[in-house]
Amino acid sequence: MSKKTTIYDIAKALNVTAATVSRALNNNPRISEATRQLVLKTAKKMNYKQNQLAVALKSGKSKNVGVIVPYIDRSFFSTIIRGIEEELNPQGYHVIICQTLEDGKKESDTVQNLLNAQVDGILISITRQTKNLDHFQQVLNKNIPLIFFDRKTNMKGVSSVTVDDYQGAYMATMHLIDQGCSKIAHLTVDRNLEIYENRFRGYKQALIDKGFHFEPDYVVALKSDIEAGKDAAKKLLDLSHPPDAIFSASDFGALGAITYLKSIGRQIPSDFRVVGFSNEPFTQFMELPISSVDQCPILMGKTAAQVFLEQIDSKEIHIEKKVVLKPTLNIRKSSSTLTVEVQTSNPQSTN
Amino acid sequence: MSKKTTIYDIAKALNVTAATVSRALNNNPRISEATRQLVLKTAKKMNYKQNQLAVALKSGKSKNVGVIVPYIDRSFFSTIIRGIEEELNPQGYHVIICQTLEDGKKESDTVQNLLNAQVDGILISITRQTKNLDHFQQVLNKNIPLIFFDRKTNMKGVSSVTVDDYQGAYMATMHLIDQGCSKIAHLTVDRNLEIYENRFRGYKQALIDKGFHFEPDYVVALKSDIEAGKDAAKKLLDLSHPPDAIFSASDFGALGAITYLKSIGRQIPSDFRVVGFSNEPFTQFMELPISSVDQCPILMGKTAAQVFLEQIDSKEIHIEKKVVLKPTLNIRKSSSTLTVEVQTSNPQSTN
DNA sequence: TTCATCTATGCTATCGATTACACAATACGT
DNA sequence: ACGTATTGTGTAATCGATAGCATAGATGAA
Repeated sequence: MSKKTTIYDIAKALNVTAATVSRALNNNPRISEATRQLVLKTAKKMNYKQNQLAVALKSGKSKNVGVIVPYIDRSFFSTIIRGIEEELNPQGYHVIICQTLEDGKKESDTVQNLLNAQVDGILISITRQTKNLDHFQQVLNKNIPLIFFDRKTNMKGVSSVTVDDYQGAYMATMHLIDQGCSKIAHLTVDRNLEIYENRFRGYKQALIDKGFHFEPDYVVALKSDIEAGKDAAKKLLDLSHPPDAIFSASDFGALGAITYLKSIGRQIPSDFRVVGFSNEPFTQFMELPISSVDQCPILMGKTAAQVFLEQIDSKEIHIEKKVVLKPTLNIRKSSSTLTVEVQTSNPQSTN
Repeated sequence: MSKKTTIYDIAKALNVTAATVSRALNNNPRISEATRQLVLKTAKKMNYKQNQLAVALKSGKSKNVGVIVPYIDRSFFSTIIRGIEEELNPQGYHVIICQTLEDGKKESDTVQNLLNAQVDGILISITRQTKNLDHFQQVLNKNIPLIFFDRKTNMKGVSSVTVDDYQGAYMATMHLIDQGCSKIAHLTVDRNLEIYENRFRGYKQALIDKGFHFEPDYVVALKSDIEAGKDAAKKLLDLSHPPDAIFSASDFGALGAITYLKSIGRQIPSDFRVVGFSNEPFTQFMELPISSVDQCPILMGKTAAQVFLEQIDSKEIHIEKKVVLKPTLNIRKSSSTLTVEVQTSNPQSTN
């Protein structure tokens, strides 16, 4: 249909050069007010729209950032992405999303792709199997901001935004203790991953700080899903000294455990208490709403975006900023006889 | 750090011209095998990466598509996006996501932005308030594929991918009738919206087809949330001829209704049956899992992407393809005494 | 009046890759 | 051996916008 109007079309129509048009549109002071107005009016009349590709090529800035997550449709990640989008869009950036499906090779390929697409920055939550860091090094070599969120790896020159898993677990465990529980078990997933190790440490430290004995038998590793949660709960309840509470590093594990406990007639929370982690949407919809540690994904996304913007603005190379957000504990029925949902509020902290 | 290598750098290194390098890299047949190999080897050695911005400007194809949804972090939409991404990524496209937050003005602005960014296509689920269609017309004028998914509006020359809401509702209602229910109520949301009107029609037609009386009192409009669902259920149960089942056009409404019914001691499903719509993740996690109509979001995303790819490939202007997907009914405990659940889902950990 | 100084605009190269066209060098047919 | 095909590369324009340098004309100071 109608070819797109360019500054040359406007120039021709006004019998000036493209340079003049460009300057007028960019409010360059070295242009007469009369010409500027004329150009603006004509541009509008001709329905001119700046071709951002051309600007991008010329300036070397695409105004695109790549966001890489394992799965887009996980509540946690999609919410982070929402935060990122809301923060970057007003600054004129577009957000390109990619998913790795937990595949390290795909992660590496995706990073390459984004670099070829000339993104101005990459925000990523790495896969579980990420070992080789060459692709990240390439990003740094090109002097493009790289920011890890939630799942990170230690790398010099890379900023990260995470939630304080240790503290979240600590709070959750303390809460169970405050509720009168003394034999608290812990469902973990894969302690080779920083986040789960930190949750484990927070759990353990809370026990120690309160003078409780740390019981290795009470720590069960499982795949983060409902069936595994049931199995783990069964295993724990079959111990000679069964626990009276569970702090699960995953909401799915908590749900599975609760399902099993109910099936054998245990009363929650009067008889047994459970706290999960992640504050998945379903935790609050249950007939027995599940207490859970919230990781403030929107804030995490916004913060990661802000860190990116700071780095883009500054000329410094390889800034290394580590932001650790404070989680909040959402206390619900699964752990508290008080029906009211309480949220221990905690603003963000930066270091 | 190290400036990016361009074909000129390679050309200089080999004492040929950039044209030769370009041809060699693109497997142009008019280049000698020896030169081609040499160029490829040198390109690799110099760590050459094609600048897609340059290609995009030259070719007029950015290999980016814009995807616009009301909210990125709604399970339904994020899953559609996943489908889109998985279909387009292998074809070399990047997916730019934007959200409107149900704001018509923002929708219009976003479309403009994407056009300026020279996207090759736009896939969108419109806002509830979208009335003015000028921004869509602009997309068509530029001859860029525009595809509606789920929430659409009737526009000449625009393709769409939706789920058959009418049939989904029809199936759900039939199912309730098959379960022995004879007084089936319906919770709707806003019948000004096509999707809810269609669900209503499917519900009504099923009743008529089975020879049941359609009772206007049994249709309650509500905001799609849990509290409203409770209120609506109360209102229905307080009727002189209360219903024995509810087909809700939203899962949240269904959840609210179930919560209320349980609170007044009704037994589900023996005493009362409920079916929802959307197959929200939480429906399957409940202690009493909720039957729900699945809108196959992944397939919807993939299909929308395929329609886009078809249009890009074909030279035809303004193809108008309307795809209507068949929904599936996931029967769970809230509506069936048979415990067997037929569904496809694999909940996993959050992060 | 005359030279210096602005002002407003034009000219042109540039970002990186692609491609139509041109042409030299070789190959081939009769 | 001579004209024609074929092969492999170079030249230069192009995509759209920007910006450094150049310059015509206006303004101003002495």
